[in-house]
Amino acid sequence: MGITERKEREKQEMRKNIIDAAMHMFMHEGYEDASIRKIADKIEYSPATIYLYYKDKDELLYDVQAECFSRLVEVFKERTTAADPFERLIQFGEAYMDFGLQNPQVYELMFIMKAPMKTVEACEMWKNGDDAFALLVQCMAECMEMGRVKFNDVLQGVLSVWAMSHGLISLEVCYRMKVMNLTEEQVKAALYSSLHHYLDTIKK
Amino acid sequence: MGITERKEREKQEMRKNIIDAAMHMFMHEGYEDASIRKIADKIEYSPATIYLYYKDKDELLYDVQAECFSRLVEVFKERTTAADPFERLIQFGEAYMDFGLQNPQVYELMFIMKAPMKTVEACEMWKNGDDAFALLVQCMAECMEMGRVKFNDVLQGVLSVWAMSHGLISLEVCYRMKVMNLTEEQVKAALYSSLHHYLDTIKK
DNA sequence: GGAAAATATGAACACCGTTCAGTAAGTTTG
DNA sequence: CAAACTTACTGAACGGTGTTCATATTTTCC
Repeated sequence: MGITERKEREKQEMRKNIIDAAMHMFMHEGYEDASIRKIADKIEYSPATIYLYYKDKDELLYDVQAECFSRLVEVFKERTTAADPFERLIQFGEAYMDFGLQNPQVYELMFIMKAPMKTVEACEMWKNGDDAFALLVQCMAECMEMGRVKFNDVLQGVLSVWAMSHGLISLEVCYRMKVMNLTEEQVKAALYSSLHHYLDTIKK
Repeated sequence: MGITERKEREKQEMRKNIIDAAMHMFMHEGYEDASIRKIADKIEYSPATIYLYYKDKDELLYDVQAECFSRLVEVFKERTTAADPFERLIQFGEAYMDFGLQNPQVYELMFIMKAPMKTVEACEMWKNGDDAFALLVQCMAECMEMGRVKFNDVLQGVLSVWAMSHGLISLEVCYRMKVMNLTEEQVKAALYSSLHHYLDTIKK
């Protein structure tokens, strides 16, 4: 019987509906306006209905985060195409920084907000970030195999590159670059030049 | 006449009262419980009273943030005592990371939350962070004068060290280290070892 | 067709930040 | 000292939030 299958499909479509509405609000109105009530409004359902598909708001945000990560993975796959692994590592850094600076709200949901992480139990893997992370690990592993990078440990290398990129992006996204008293263009220039300077110092 | 002075003093004491209560909630209950209502409860005043001393919650959080920064400056002054400027730079990094990992809620208020920054107008300096930042700038400048560091520009050096430290701390504080599937001890070890590895790569 | 199950919702609860009319206390003046 | 004025404070309300639940509607099954 195809009824249970159709029901399941409809359930998934409804979840997709909810996620799309939430995603749209995140990108265009800002995450502070992405309340359950407004999301419900946008898809023309009652707020209570959302709770038939999600346990709570955190779980919904976790799914929106998943959608964001699949976009990041797309961007990575499009832009990290260099044959040389270290060149590719640079492409990773540039793509990541562009992505973060161009979609600050989305970046926050992915890497800064605590809400979506509350659904990830203690000692459990953070599945959403796994694919993007794996791509970077792969690239770093190749860099190390070919001795292109000053690291002894793949995980340490990945963490370092990620931390530097994330540090630069998040200082900007969270308005902390204000302490440096620069114009918006100077800030952007400083961020990119610091990233490249870093990548240069780890090159072997 | 001393009455207006006493009034002013009382006003400042009240603000200090409010900040202390908020600070205590931030550190011990978590910032989600630090609502205006609960802060008012703790100092035994009506919520409305707080609005006689602060325009809104953001402004209050900005002052709490200031208090946090004066503590960080204290820690910096206590711990960055080495004669050699590069040794001192390492001490800065260690002190900063210890501070962040030991006071995650406070760290968030200082470097991650947007709320307290909303009171800092566009194109205006972020005064709260200025002193701590100046200390690091001073140290980096000395490192460069003595040719101890692989940077051509003081600001670039400061930004890089700050971004790396902040990146490492905030990935942990925002639960993103979960993607690496490590135990809590392994995480701590990875953070500190990545920081030291980085400081080593910029050493000249 | 009617029972059972799935789906949707209006109304309510307990919070939140914030405002404002009104009250109580303190200060100044006649 | 008493009246007038100023300051400090608050209770109650407004509009918002996430969430729950009894009720109503629709769909499925026998």
